[in-house]
Amino acid sequence: MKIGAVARETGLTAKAIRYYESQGLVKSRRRDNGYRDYGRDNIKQLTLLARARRVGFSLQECAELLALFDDTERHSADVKKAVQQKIAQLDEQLDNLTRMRDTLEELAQRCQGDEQAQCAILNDLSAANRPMPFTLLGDTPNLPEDSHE
Amino acid sequence: MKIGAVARETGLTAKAIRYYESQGLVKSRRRDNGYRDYGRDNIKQLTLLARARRVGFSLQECAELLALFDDTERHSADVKKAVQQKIAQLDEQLDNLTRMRDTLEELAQRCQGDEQAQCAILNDLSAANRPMPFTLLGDTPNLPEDSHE
DNA sequence: ATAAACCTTACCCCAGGGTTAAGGTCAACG
DNA sequence: CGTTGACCTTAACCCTGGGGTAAGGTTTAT
Repeated sequence: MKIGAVARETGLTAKAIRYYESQGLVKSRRRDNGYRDYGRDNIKQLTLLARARRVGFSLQECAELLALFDDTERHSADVKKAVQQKIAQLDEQLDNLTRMRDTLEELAQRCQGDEQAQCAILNDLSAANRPMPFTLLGDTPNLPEDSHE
Repeated sequence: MKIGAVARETGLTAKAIRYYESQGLVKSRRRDNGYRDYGRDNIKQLTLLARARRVGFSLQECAELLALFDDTERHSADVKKAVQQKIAQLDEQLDNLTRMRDTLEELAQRCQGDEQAQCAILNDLSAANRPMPFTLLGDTPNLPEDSHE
C-alpha cells in the first residue's frame, strides 16, 4: 500500500505520515523505486496514532502508546493509566479555558458597548495595580505555557 | 524604566517583550547606550498585552486590541465585540476538549486495567472499521487544526 | 508520446517564545 | 584601579505539529 492510500484510510495526510516516520514513531519498507510501502501492521499503528492524536495525545505520548501496542508483554493497566493521566490533563486545560472564558464574560458585562471611546474592558486590562475587581485566572502567573500542549 | 523592570512589573519575560517589539506590537525608545527605555504609556500597553494574552488572545488579536487602545476615536462597542468573539472561540475549544475527555473516559471504562496484555483501549484505537462503539468526536474529521489557535 | 496522478527530498513558514552565545555597560567593592 | 556581578544588546538555534511549495522521478492511462 502506498502512502496516499494509507493517508486516505487513516485520515492522516501523507505529509504527516512522513513526519511521524522522521520522528521515529513508525517505520516503512521501501519499494525498488523508493516509494514507501505499508502493510497491515503499519496501518494498525497509524490508525492508533491518528486516533490518539485526535483525542489529545502529544506525539511523545503517542510514541509511548505505540510502544505498548507493540509490546506483547504489556499490562492493560499501563495503558489505562496513560489514558487517565491524559483525562486529568484535559481537565486542567478545561479549567484554564473556563477561567479565561469567565474573565472575559465579566469584562464584557462591565463594558457599555456603545459609540463612546470610554471602555471598561481596556481600562481593566491596562490598569496599573489591582486591575480586575474579580480574579484573573486565580493569579496563576504562567498560563501561556498550557496553551501549547 | 529598563526592560528587566518592565518584565517584573508586567509578568512578561524580557525576551517576550523584545519579541512583541520585533512583531510591531509595541515600540520603545532607546537610551544613549542602546538600552530600551519604557515610559508609562509603554507599560500600560504591555500590561494590556500581557493580560490579553493570559485570557486567550493571539498576538494578532492583541495587535488589534492595542490599536483600539491607542485610538482615542474608538467605540467601546468594537472592543466588546472582539471580546465576545473570543468568548465564542473559547466555547468552541471547550466543546472539543470536552468531547475528547468523554471519549477517553469511555475508552478507559472498557479496559480491565489489569496484568493482562489484552486491552480494550488499544483494540478500539487501532481497529480497522468502526472502532468506537460510541462517537469519536462526533466524526469531525479535522480536530488537530483547532489546537493551534 | 504525453498528460495526470503519484511519489521523493528539501526547504521555508506559523506561534511564542526558551535557551544559549558572545559581547557591551554600569555600579559597587576592595 | 581593577574586577566581579547584574544588567543590557543582538543573533541564532531549539521546540511542537505539521502546511505549503518547489523541483524532480515514476507510473499509468490515453
